[in-house]
Amino acid sequence: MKIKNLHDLEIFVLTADSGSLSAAARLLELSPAVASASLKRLEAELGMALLLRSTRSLRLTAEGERLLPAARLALAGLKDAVEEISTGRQVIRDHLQISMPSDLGRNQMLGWLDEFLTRYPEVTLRIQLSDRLADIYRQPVDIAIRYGTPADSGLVALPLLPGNRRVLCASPAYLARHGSPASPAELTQHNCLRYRLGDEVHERWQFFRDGEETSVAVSGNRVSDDADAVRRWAVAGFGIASKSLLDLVPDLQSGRLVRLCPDWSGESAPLSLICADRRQLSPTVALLREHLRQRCEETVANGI
Amino acid sequence: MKIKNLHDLEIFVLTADSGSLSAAARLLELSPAVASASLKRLEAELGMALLLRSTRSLRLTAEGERLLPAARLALAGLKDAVEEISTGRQVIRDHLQISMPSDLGRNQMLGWLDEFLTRYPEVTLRIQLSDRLADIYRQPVDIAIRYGTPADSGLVALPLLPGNRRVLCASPAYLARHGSPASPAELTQHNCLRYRLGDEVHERWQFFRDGEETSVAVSGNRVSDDADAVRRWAVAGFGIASKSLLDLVPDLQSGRLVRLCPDWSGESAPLSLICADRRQLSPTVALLREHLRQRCEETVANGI
DNA sequence: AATTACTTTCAAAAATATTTTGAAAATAAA
DNA sequence: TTTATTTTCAAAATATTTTTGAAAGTAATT
Repeated sequence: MKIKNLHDLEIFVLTADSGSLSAAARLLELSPAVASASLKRLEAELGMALLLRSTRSLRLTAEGERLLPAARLALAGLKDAVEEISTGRQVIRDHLQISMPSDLGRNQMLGWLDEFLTRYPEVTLRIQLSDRLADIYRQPVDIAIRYGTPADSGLVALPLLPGNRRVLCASPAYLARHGSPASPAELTQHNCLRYRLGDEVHERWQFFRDGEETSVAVSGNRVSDDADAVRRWAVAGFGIASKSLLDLVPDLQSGRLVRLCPDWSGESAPLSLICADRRQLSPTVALLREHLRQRCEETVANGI
Repeated sequence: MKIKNLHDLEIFVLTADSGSLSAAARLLELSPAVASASLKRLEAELGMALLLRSTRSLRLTAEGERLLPAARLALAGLKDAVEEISTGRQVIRDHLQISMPSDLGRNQMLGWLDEFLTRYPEVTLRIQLSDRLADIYRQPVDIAIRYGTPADSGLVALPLLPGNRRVLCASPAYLARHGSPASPAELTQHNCLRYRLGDEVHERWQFFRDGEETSVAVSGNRVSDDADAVRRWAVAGFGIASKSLLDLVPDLQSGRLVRLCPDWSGESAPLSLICADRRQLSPTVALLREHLRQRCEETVANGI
């Protein structure tokens, strides 16, 4: 191995990143002369120029350009390994593009993802909010979180909260004005806030109690294709919504919403983490899934 | 970064590999005292013991065990990068399990793979000879080279020699004894060496000339499921074979076999590189494919 | 056009680090 | 018990790196 000094390599990377030897020296709290000597040494060891420098500007040579990613990788790999060994915690360095449902994503999952990023600081995320499963193909995402089970057998669905169901809810203000329905059948007397997924409006609401099953065709003056908008309408007292229990837990706990007909439960709304391929089940995805699964279960357990 | 010296890291890896500081020192042509000091330094930098040493034996600590793979990776990565930059040649470090047809594999492709390994010395191969496509699932292979196009749409087939066809051939000795067929129809008068793939014996041989098409039901006293065996029978003068032109080039060039009815060509026998998944199309596979494709084309071009 | 504020680099001295050397202590094998 | 080999040590000899102060160059500003 021609390269002797990891420190020199680090200075090279930092110099390339910051665009100046002095800046790199400042970052490492070294004198500029040290940084200069270090780079000179590295170039001498390799027998090639890495950075073309004039007194006021720097440019990577073709060789430097090609060494840079390998240097980064080696430094990060060793740094992570030492970190893992001394702290006993695993370091993961990855990037994920995630698509999430609009309501759950905006209101709860963002916080859970923040926790994940705090625990694994070298992970970066790109988040998109969408309720449509089809978007998983159109958008460049690695994983999607969705309600319902995908019909497409080419997709892999990992359950996050398989037992989740829709439930009825409304704000105390609405109930004070219009009364509370004693059974699902009375929904026809109420303004029902409906949700549209693609072309289909969810306006025949099903309900289950023990073995019993019933369904009601509901109507009302508001339909939205954004699940978060429907929830906000309900909180604002515009009517009754049928929504995933998981989405509602914060509002139920705070009292902004009240659960109706609690002895009845609505349609099954299993939450899954979906990816296009079992091979994309990277360690990062597995860790994220476990984290989200725990949070989902805690949430419904606390918010019965 | 706590680790300063790449040389120390190299000594650590070599010591772990060779089981002794002195042995590592000998490999690097250093004095044992240097190796000892180097390891001591590395352990001091990390603040942890990596190797437990008594005067006559070594053992990795748990920490050393975990640092070792990262150290190897960093050293190899940097070494490869420097090598690539200074030679301008790409270094790939990979392992491939390959399944190949028995005849082509044994007689020509092994040589082509040797060339590939010489060019990319850090690649290792494991080779299996099989003519059956189904084996790609049973055997743990990364890629398979096969004649014919796979019916299974889950497989990805990359053409190596799409225009390849079967042709008729026999040894000069056989032809001296039994004469040469003037047209495919006369094959019924000859001992035809047949090939069996799975349950199916290839005994209806098709032929094409311009727009014209004919087929002949052949018979004979020998059938084998090994394509190489069929070729050997033909060389030994036991009859007429219908085989992939690519397989026959060396025998046709050397005169061990003679092509019959050269104005007719047999069934299409496209050669493809097959892998289970487009994601398995690693850079290594792409390079290998291009290498084999060139060799196949050269071979048939030289052996018309 | 001159000034300012910064850059990179240098050379010599000073400070650190590493290697050599020879010897000591330890241990597995002969 | 002897022998050969291991690891490690301490002191001296080398080698390397950093400090320091100065020089030379350049982009932006006055």
